[in-house]
Amino acid sequence: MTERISDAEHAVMEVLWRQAPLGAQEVADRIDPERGWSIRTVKTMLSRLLAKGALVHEEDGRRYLYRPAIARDDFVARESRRLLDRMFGGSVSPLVAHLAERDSLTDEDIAEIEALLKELKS
Amino acid sequence: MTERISDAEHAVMEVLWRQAPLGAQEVADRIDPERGWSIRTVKTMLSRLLAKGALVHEEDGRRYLYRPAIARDDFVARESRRLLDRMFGGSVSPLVAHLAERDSLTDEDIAEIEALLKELKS
DNA sequence: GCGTATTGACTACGTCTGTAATCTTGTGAG
DNA sequence: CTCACAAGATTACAGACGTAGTCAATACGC
Repeated sequence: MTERISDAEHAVMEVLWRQAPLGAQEVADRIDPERGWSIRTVKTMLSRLLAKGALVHEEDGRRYLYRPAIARDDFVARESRRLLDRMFGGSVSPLVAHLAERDSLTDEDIAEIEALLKELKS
Repeated sequence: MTERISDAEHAVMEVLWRQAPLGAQEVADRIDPERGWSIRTVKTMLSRLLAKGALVHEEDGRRYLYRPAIARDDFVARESRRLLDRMFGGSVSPLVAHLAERDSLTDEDIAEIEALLKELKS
């Protein structure tokens, strides 16, 4: 659970966060074809994620069905915090300031964030 | 320049973004002691960063002085975008929404972000 | 002048990652 | 009953990463 999930592993997690449980072949079918992974690669990822405790599996006849053992939200929270700590001294507003400066904030973003903040204060 | 900068390498970059140019020993002296790095380790990082084009060096007698070849802002922008793309479909407001939900937003953050947004709209 | 400490260059080595290939065993088609 | 195929288990292997150690040259203290 505390182990880091690598980039390639993350791709597998995303599939299972969208739909679970799934068998290995089904996961492979749902991986972005742009990655060009063989089923072997997907199986390796599944084993490693099992070993890391990020997945659990149940038997289903001669195969396994896999499902996430950690919530996507927790994963996202950990990764976000990591970035904040490493780049912005841990607080959020410098991140927003940075994005604003770099024109990464669309008008839509701005409107949505304002709405969010208003919500928060009420 | 397009090469990824690893965690350990990043620690060296931060030192040089704060002050440059510096010799290897000076960099080592400024690395957070909590890392417990030997001067050898720092030198390895400097070589790798040179090879990656993230640093340049100039001769200074029998040693080198190192300085960043990439701007911290560009690095931060790349890493931020990476997170946004991987976790939030590339747009900013879901990130802020997520942080808000997870209580990662302090009152101070909220105030600062509001000020930023006001600035942006004017 | 001579030994010592320092510098950069090169080498090392275990772990993690990405990307599979091979082995073993069970099962379903005929 | 037999045999090829599919599932999981095990093994492979190169490159990146973290963390140094060793080597050759050289400048400085004495």
